[in-house]
Amino acid sequence: MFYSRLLIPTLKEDPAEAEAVSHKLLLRAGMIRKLASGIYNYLPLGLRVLRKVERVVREEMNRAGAQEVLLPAVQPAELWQESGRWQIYGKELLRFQDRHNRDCCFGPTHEEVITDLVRREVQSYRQLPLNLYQIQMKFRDEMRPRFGLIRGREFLMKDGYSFHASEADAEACYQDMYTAYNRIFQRCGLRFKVVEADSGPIGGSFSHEFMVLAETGEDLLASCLACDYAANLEKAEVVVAAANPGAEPLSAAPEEVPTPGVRTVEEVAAFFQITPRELLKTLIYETEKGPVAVLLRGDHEVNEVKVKNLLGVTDMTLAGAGRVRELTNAEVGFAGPVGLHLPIYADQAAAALAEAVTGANKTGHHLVRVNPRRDISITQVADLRTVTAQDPCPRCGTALEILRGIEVGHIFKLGTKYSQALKALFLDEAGQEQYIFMGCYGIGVSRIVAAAIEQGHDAQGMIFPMALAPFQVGLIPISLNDAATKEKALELHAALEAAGIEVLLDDRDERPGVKFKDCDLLGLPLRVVVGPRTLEKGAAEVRHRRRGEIVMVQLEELLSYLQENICQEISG
RNA sequence: CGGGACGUGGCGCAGCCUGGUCAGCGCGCCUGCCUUGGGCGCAGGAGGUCCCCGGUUCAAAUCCGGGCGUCCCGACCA
Repeated sequence: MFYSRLLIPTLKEDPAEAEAVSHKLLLRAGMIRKLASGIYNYLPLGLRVLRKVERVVREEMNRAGAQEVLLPAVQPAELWQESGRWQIYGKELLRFQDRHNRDCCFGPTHEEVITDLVRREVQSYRQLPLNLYQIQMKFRDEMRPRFGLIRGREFLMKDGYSFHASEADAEACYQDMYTAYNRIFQRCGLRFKVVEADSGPIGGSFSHEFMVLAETGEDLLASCLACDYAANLEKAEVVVAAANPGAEPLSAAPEEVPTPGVRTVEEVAAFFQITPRELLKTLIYETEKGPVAVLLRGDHEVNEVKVKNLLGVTDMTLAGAGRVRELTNAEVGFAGPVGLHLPIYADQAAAALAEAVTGANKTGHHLVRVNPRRDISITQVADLRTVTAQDPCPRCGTALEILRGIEVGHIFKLGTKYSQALKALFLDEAGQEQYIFMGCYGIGVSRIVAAAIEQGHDAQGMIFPMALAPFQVGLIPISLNDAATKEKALELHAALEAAGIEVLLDDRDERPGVKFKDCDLLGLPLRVVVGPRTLEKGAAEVRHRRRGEIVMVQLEELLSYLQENICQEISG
């Protein structure tokens, strides 16, 4: 391909709107342009990278026995009403009406559509299992799109759904997808971690996320330094040494102390000259099942996902100041569990305190010497807090580290949630009607492009792995005014293309420096330079983008040298 | 959705506080010459409703009000 024929509008300076490295570089390399917040144009080079990712995904999905389909982007509201998600999905679901005023949405995901398709076409266990996937643009009206392709509103996703006659078969498929996903991300050259994920109200322990490790990652994960335990921070368990029912009181009954204006954990700790871990904080939540109180030690952070799962609720928000006043008779900052007429859920560490300071449910007052076991009517004690790097690994007891990751894949055992909602049934061998078991498997294709750049870049620009690079080789003639150089460059270009190598010949009338800079920026793995200096020796100069290593290669050997390097990198 | 910032030729920015002397700089772009191994050099040139609407004023990029857009932080820690 000739550089001059492609639209590659590279930028010398960082665009003001970009913060994340991948976002800056994608814009600078002329791979994407923003149309609106979270909505991007893919220019030729960006599209090439996207297609590379797609190719890897397709190959591995097909290898694993999945079949590709293409479902509609626009979906009728009826299906979503049938599954109940029309009500619960919220503002992320982009809704609109067609000319007949029928409610529609732009698909953020396709469980409804695929389940509808399968319920119409599958009647017998003989037609199962089925594993269908598509690669398609999704739209989620994110409350805050950010970091370019990392969290866009419109994005390319591979979503797959499997259908099974038995739970065991669904689990086997889950394992196959687990394996396929590992292959996909390895082939994309990513450093990633597979973590246990929260499976939400659907239940079951079968959910894993594939996280690309990067500072810009929006997700936090806990990873064991010794064993292979890793979990999303939302999911990561806190273990206590022994089941501790709560310490015996050390001293006399609670006592009320005036604490005017002392509200936050820090202020209370400072006021009483104690550490936050001797405090009990009381969080009041509104849920669809009514208000509840959550008790935590002052130095711990609540894990709302754990609370939601324990309560079996989907909606849960912190109560506002007015509501806190109604429920506790005190201003925010003075809520406490003693005598509080709400269901009280205590984190295990909070419940185990011997003596704590807590709000008195009276503005300007706190209680001291509160013993949870004695003084509080606790509804239930559970693991309700977020792990920290100070906690031990729940599997092996070694230390945990907290890492940041970009979620690029998520596999999920759905069970019969959607088959029940949409009545997707089949007849088993005994002629009995049964709900189809399902699994779903997602990959953020466009997000992988950004994630790969987050992991592969230097001060000069992107560094793509061979499998994702827009071109495998950048061919730079030092000067096109030199007849011999030009002739040799064209000849090499033709020879490489004929050999199936993806080569970008920089035929622009630019100074060499410009071409070098752009070639580095684009992250092409191999750069071949020809010029009077190299031709004198009957050679070309080859530079490896990642290693920075430069070698002179004789022209006769160039083709095989490149082929060897490309093959090695793609497979290795 | 809450908080903050920003909006000036294609891109990056200055000017705004202290209204007029203001539409400017760098990059990019066009023409010519020169140059050709890391974003050359010289000369000439094109290109802007200063986000939009309204107001104040003799006068608004600049002050005021409203809107729109974009980015950042947060959206649990009482």
